[in-house]
Amino acid sequence: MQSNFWDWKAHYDHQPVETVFDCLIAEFLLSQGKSVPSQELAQHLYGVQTLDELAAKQLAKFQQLPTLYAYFTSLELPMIPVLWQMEQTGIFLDVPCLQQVATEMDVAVTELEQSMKKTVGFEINLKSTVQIGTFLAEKLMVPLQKTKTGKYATNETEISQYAEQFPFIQSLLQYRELTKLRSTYVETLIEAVAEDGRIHTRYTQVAAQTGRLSSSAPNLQNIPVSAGFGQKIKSCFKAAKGKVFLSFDYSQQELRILAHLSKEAALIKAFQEKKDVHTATAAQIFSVKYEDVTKEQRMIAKTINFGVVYGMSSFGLSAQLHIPVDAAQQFITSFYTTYPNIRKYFEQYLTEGKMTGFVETILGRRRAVFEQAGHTTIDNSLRRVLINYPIQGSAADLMKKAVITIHQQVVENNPDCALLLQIHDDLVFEVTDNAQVIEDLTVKVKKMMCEVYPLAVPIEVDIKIGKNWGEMTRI
DNA sequence: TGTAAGTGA
DNA sequence: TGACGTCACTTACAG
Repeated sequence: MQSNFWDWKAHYDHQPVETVFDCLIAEFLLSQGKSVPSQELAQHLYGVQTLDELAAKQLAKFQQLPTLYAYFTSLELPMIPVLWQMEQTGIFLDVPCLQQVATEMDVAVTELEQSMKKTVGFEINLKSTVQIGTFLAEKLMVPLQKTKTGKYATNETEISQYAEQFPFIQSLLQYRELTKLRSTYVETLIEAVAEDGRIHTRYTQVAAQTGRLSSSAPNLQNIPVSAGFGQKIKSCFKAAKGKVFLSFDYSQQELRILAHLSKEAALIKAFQEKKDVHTATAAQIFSVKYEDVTKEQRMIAKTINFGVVYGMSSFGLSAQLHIPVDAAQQFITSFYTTYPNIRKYFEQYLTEGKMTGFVETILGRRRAVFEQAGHTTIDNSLRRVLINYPIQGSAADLMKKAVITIHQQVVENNPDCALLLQIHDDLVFEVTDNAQVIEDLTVKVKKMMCEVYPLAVPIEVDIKIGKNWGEMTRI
């Protein structure tokens, strides 16, 4: 485990100095009188001889971009000590508990393996997509689609439609789920446990183009949530003795941000009245009363709500809902009839982006519209990326702002409370298991998260508590 | 090293 | 026409 801030910070040494943020981090390090071994990279990429020179160049750029500079100094720089503290603290993993889970998984895997190999009748590697595809298509005569490289597609959505017909496919899906969980999470996590019994992930500020954090070695932002073995794995992350986990999760944050950005009155109203936003959307697009929305209608509305955030097309929606393309198109049309300002917002936003060459988040984080010089058109793929950016990116902005405040005002120098994880919209703390402490933190942290930035809609936070990460209950 | 697959938000 | 929902990370196979 790293013993101090600068040792920890040195992990940037292994990253290319590719972005303006990296460069300013380099400048920041220099200002502290610390050397940065990525000098060679700066030289290579920017043609400068020293990091002083590089820093001067970047600062000059920033002086012309006050909003971006304010974003950088008020969010990216103050995040550094927060991440340092999170990485240094780590999270406890109960290794014997996880090994027990692994044993249970092995039993299930062996059973599946034997029955599947019996069905196949010849030597086969069940993990090889090529071998499995050939077997399914040519022996069992399953009408599989081809991938772009001409091989049989054996992914879940492709083969699960034949699961009823072929028990072998059911076994295969189970086998894949188990072996995936086993190899990705069990061995890796056990190996990642440090001498202090805890896992110290690494957060990177400059990996995700939207400004989100990324986590690696191991990635603690994609620990399984599914019932069964997934949840059992997650349950092996436990609060230390005398401590308890508290998690704070922004509720529907991306849709709230969409409501704010688009100023769409109908959507804003739904949030203000504390309605279930998917039910509210369903009521509108199906022209039924809020109380009369069926489960089916809500499910469709939920898919559309999330799809819109990603710029989904009628084809994508039809695939997702297993309905004809024209039916999907009708849903999308009704959505935009219900929320006309969302469409207007996207159009205006894209027009402006094309004109200025960049788009930005609520707090002023930029993204270039055309990454390569000479490109001047927005194709569908670029359109989706751009549409998603202000929503995902602004959510990341607000989370950073909240986390910085929380760290400075609640966590720092507080032996009763440590921030362990940040999973995009979710914060996990380890706190002293004492009613007064919990009550106090719950109120303070929630308030800071909700009041981080005044949106056109109220911000809501779900709070959960538990002795392990897999079994958290709402409070 | 690239592709396919599958976890999470 | 062709492609067809964003952002990540990791594993495994196959070349």
